[in-house]
Amino acid sequence: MSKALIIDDEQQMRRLLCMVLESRGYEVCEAADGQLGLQEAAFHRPDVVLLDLGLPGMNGIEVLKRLREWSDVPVLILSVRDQEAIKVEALENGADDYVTKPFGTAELLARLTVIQRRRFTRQSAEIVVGALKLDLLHHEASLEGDPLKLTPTEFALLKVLAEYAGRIVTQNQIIKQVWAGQTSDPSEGLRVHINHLRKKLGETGPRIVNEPGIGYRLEEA
Amino acid sequence: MSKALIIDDEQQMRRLLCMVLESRGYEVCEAADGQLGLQEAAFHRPDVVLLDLGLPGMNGIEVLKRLREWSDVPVLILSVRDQEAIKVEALENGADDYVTKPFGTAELLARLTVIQRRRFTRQSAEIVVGALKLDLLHHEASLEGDPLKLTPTEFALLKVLAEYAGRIVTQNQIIKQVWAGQTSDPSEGLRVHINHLRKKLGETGPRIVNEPGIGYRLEEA
DNA sequence: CGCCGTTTTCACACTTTCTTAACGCCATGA
DNA sequence: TCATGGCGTTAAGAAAGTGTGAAAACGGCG
Repeated sequence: MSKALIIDDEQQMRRLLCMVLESRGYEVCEAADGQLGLQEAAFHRPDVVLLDLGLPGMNGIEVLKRLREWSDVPVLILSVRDQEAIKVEALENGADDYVTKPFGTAELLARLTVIQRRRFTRQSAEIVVGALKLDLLHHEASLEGDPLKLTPTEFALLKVLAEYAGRIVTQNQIIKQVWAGQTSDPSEGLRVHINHLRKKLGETGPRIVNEPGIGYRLEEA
Repeated sequence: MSKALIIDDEQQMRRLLCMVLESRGYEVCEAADGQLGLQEAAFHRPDVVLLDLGLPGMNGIEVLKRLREWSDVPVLILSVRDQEAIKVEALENGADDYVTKPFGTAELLARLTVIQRRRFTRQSAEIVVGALKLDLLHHEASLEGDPLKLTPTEFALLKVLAEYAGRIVTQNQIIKQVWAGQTSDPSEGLRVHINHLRKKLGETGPRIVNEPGIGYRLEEA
């Protein structure tokens, strides 16, 4: 049985969600604001979090960031807002998916299932892209079976790219994930690390393709 | 069934609109001037408003502003030809679209449908217009599934147009959103980027239609 | 303290994108 | 008819972004 945590200030919404989730066999706990939500998350260790962006006090995005500092729990965003920019910001900061109120219960449950599964598979200790294999558990990389010596930063960078292999990852996303919680500005250094990675990947492995002004994409060779 | 509110001083026009709308299943209420219009809007809570700009007494723009202080209801402007400046002002003050008298009923109903389409029902950070799909999170665009290579500016521009697909967007609105926080005046360059986008969209995708003196509109192919 | 692997900074050539300007077209109105 | 204004189109210079090598800064460790 999965545990779900609902962070929403509207009691009515909490009750609705609670009913829906419990009828599907979830064990549910609730929080009325971000502060409480983080406490609940730390204490109950839920398997999935439903987070309302329109919270009083602490911003929903802020809650998400704080949560992501120590937890990889799947997060589904709930919001009434229409702003595409906010959706993007939430997703960039580690949210897994997004539903807009009002939503149908069928859709909500479907998305919950998807993000729980996806997070699970992503947690599987390996990422494989063509001849490249990343062992997240042991922080080891290999190319066609031969071990590949990567520095910690290079490994983190390649991990982000490999996780979204074939798709563009924006520079912001890269920096947020690789240099999380750093003060210095690594935007210059990113180019250097990309360069190093390209050399180590050589002709055999996947290529790191640049999308000018946007970011990078890892392409299977 | 949707409720529509007509604000127009000409009785003849009101009667015509009333007939057309009722034949399409709208529930219609009317107001002969701005003051009454605002009262009706507050009382009946219409799902869409048809507002004539050439009102006696309170200016149509003024009515629109007052309405927008407390309501997000879609507003369709009715105006006579050669009032480009006023149309622009209306659009920038929250009007959703306009039709020029005399207008065909087919066009009127089409525009009504478009502006009533609920934008907040869209899920995840994607915008879809016909064969065109924009993935805001990954900054990727595709046309009939084939990836579409866009520069950052082109992507931003197409995003604005797609966000308001079917509706007109004034040049000012475009510039504000695409060149936010820039000093230079890109009003000349806008035409160039529109040109590039049209070429990349080709025959397949949505068309970018110009409304002389006002702005642009993205029309599903 | 110096060594060494790592990360960051810097400089410069190179590529892509953006802006600017010029010209032609078309519709409108004097 | 000709001027006018807005738009589409094209080309070229300006600006921004990127690849690359090397050197400097950082931090752990003997």
